[in-house]
Amino acid sequence: MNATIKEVALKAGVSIATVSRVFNNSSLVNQKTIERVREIAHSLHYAPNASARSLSRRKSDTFGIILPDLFGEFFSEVIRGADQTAQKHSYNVLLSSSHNNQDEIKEALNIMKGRVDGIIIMSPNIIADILHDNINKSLPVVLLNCFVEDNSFDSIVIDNFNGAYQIINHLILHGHRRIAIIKGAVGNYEADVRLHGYRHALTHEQCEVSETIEFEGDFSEESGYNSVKKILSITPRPTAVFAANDSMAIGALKAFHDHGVVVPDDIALAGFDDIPISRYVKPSLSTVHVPIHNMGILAVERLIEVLEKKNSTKKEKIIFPTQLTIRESCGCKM
Amino acid sequence: MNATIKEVALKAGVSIATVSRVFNNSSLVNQKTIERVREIAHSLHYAPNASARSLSRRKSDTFGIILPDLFGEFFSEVIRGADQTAQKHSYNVLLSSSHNNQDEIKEALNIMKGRVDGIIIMSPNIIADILHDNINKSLPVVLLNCFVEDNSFDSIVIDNFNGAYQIINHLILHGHRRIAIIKGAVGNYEADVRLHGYRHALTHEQCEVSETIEFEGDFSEESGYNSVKKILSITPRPTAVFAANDSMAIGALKAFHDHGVVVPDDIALAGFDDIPISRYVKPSLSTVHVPIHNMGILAVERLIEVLEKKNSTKKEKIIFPTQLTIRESCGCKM
DNA sequence: GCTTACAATGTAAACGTTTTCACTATCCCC
DNA sequence: GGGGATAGTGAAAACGTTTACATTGTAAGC
Repeated sequence: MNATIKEVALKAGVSIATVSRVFNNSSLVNQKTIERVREIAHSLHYAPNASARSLSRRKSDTFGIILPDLFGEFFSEVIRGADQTAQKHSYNVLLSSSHNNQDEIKEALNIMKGRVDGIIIMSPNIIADILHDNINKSLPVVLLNCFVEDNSFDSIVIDNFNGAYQIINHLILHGHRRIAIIKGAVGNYEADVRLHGYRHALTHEQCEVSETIEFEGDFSEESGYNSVKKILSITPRPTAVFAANDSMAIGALKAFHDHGVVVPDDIALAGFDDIPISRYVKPSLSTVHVPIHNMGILAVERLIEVLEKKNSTKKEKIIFPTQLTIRESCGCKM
Repeated sequence: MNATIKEVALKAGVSIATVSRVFNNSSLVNQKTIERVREIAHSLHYAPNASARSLSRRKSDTFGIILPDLFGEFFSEVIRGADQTAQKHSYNVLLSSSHNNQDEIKEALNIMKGRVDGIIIMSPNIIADILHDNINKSLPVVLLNCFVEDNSFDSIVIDNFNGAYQIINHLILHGHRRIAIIKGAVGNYEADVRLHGYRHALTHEQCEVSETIEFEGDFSEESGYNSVKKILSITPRPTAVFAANDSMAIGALKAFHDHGVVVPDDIALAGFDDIPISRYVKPSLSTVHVPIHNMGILAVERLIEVLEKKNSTKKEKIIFPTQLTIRESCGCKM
C-alpha cells in the first residue's frame, strides 16, 4: 500500500494542504516545514497519486502518440524525438501503435481521450472525418504526415512530392530515362504523394510514364525484395529503380544481388527516408533525407505551445523540406 | 469541455450509478435503459474520465516501460511486442526511454509510480538497489535483460552466454583460431555476458584469448565501423570477427568493404540479435537469433498474470534460448 | 497599544468516477 | 394474499489530490 498525503500530513503535524503545497513547490511554505514534510514523505516512500492529481488539476501531464505501426527504424525515430522532448518538459508519453484501419484509430482515440493533454497522430491512411467526430475541439492535436484538406488541425508533413521529384530528377540528369518505381502501401497518403512526385518528374522531362514500370510494394523489405523479380522480367529492363522507402530499397538491393545484378553498375537504385542503416548497406543507399527525429520533437513542442496558449488560435501546417542524399547506389557523382 | 457522467445521467433521467453501470457492462441494468443511456452518452460525446476512474478503482489499466534508449530496431521490436499484447488485454503503454544512468531511472520510476499497474524495465546497466529503494513491493515488475542476483523480481533474460558461445564455437569448428571481438557498451550487463561467452568458447578449444583482439564498441553502427581500422592494423590479422550486436556488425561490414577487405572471403564476420535488417545486408549476416518481439509479449503477459494473482507468489526467471543463425557473412556452410 | 499587512497554515469544497448498501417493484409459489 | 426471491435503480461514501477562502500569528507603523 502506498502512503497518502493524509498520512504524511498526520505524521508531520501539518494539514494536507501544506503537504500538497510542499510537493507543488508553492512559495508560501516555511522552509523548516518544507524540510520536515519532505523528510517524512521520503521515509514513508510517499509519491503523489497521479490519478487524484490529474482529476483535481484537470491535467494529466501526458501526451498520446498514435501510430499505424512500429516496424523498422522510421517510427522508433519519431517516438524517440517525441519522448525526449516530452521528458524535457516533464510530460509523459502514452503510446498506441498498430492501428491500420479507421476503427482501430477511433478506438485508440477514445481510450486516449481523458488520459492525455494532447495527441500526436501519425496515420497516412486517416480520414479527417474520424478526427472531427472523435476528438474534442479543446484537445490539442498534431497530425504527422496525414492528409487533411482543411486547416482544422495543426499538422506537420514531409515534402514527399518534392523529395520524390528531386531524386527522380537527379536520376534523369544522369542519363536514366526508364525508371521503375516500387510503390508504397495502397491507400497510404505518403505513398501516393511520392508516386505523384515520381510521375511528375518523369513527365516533366518527357520520360516514360507507365503502369508497366510501377510495381506494388508495402514499405517492407520483403515487398522490395519480391518486386525485383518482376522488374527484371520486363523488357527493356529499366536502368534505374526508385523504391518509395529505404526498407524496400534494401530488400531490392538484396534481391538484385541474389539475381547477379550489380548495383549500381547494372542498375541504379534509390530510396526514401534516409533511415540510419541506409548509409551502412553496400552499396550505400542514395536516398531522400527526412528529418524523422525532428518531426517527433517538433510535434511535441507544438503541443506544448498550444497548451500554453501562446499560439493556439491559428492552426499551423508545417512542411518539412527533404534533402537529396546521394551515396553509391545510384552510381552518380553529384 | 467534456461531458461528465452527471450530465449524461441528468439527460437520460437516471442516476449516475446507472450510467456508470452501463459503461462497465454491469449485468444488472435493464436493456432499454442501457440503450437510452448509450444513445444520450453518444450524443454528448461522453467518454469516462480516466483519472477519476483510476482514482476510484485504484487501477490505471496502464503499464510502464522504461528503456535505456530507443535507437535502432532492437528496442522498437520490444515495444511493438509489448504494445500489441497490452492492447489485446485492454491495457495502455506509458513509455519512458533514454535512461542511461541510475538517477534518470530513479526519476522515471518515480513518475511511473502511481500512474501504472505494472512496470517493465529494460536496463542492462541497472543496479538492484535502485529498484528495491524505489519500487513498492506491491507494484508488479518485470525485468528485461537486467542483472539481478537475487530472486526478488520477475525477470526475463536472453541466454547471451550460450548465444555467444555457440557462434564462436561455430567459427572455431570451421577452422578459425584467431577471432576478434567488438565489445558492447562498457558497464552493460549484456555486453559483459556476451564477452564471457566469447572467451569461454575460445578457452574451451584452446584458442587465443587476449585483450589485444578485444575491441571497444558501444552497440552503434559507427563504433563497429571504427573498430575495423584497428582490427586491420594488428598482425597477424584475425581470420574472424564477432561483433557483440548486429548494428556493430553492419558498421564493420561497411568498413571492411571500404578498406577493400572482402567478407567472408578475406575475413569472417558474425553478429548478435538478428535484427530484421540483418538478412538484407550483403553478405547477409550470420548472427545469433534473439526473439526480441517475443520478449515484449512475454513481459506484458507476465505482468497481467501477476496482476490477476494467478501466479504471483513466486518470482520467475525466464531464460530465452538463442538460436544460431548462419547466413553468408561467416563463410561457413552449416 | 491599536491597526495593518503579510506570511504561514488550515478548512473544506471541488474534481468524476465506482461501488456498497438500501430500497422498490414485480413475480412466483404455496 | 402473504412471503420470499429477484431485477432494477438510487443515494451516498469513498478514492487522493488541489485550491479558493478563512484563519491565525507576528512584525511593522503610527
